[in-house]
Amino acid sequence: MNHKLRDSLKSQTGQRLMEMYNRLYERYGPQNWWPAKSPFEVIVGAVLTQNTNWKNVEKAIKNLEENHLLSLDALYDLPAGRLSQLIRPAGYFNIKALRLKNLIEFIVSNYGLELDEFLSEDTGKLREKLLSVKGIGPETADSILLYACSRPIFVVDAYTFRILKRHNMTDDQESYAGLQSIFMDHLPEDVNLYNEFHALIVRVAKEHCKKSPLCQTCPLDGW
DNA sequence: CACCAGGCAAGTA
DNA sequence: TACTTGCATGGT
Repeated sequence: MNHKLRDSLKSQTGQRLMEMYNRLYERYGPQNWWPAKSPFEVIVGAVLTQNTNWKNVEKAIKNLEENHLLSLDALYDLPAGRLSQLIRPAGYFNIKALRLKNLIEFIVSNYGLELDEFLSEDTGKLREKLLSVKGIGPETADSILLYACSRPIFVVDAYTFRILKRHNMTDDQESYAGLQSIFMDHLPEDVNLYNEFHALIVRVAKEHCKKSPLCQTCPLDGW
């Protein structure tokens, strides 16, 4: 395939994605993600929300906040057993307490107790290192990179798969990295765009088309 | 009552 | 490599 044809297809995909984004933004407006008061709260929430409804995560975070434990040094000193009891409402509390402790241990040992060092690490290196932490997979790592570190990294999740499949822009056997490339290779590197787009995908997928392939009231209907 | 929600790791074949 | 299962609470 020659360069012109490839660039043309690339442009088509990019325009289609931008049209999708514009429709969603016109319908729903800014989603104000990530709902957190600090980058550290984003990091904690990213682990707690794994396979879990956000409202249950809020309860767990509130428990930490009320006990003045929502900081790197406080959680670093907290035993996993006590942590697991505090985050109970978020479900999977035993495994998530260990995952949080793993992540905190990684941050402190590599960057110290000040989060600034961690937050200013090179994007590629940071992603690679995060993925090496047990309990941090691609979605959690990318959520931290985009929503805590403000890096232009597109977050892929089950809703992203669902939406793109529904509109015949991918298939069942596409990998996380492949799906991520569809967005990152065809859209400008824009933190705000990636932030809103992912949040809007979650929003529209939750409100529409849970079963049927298409639904009439969906803002993406008619493609 | 069943089912799902902003995943990941370990085990199996 | 490609599936399957455990993890666990809370809302609908």
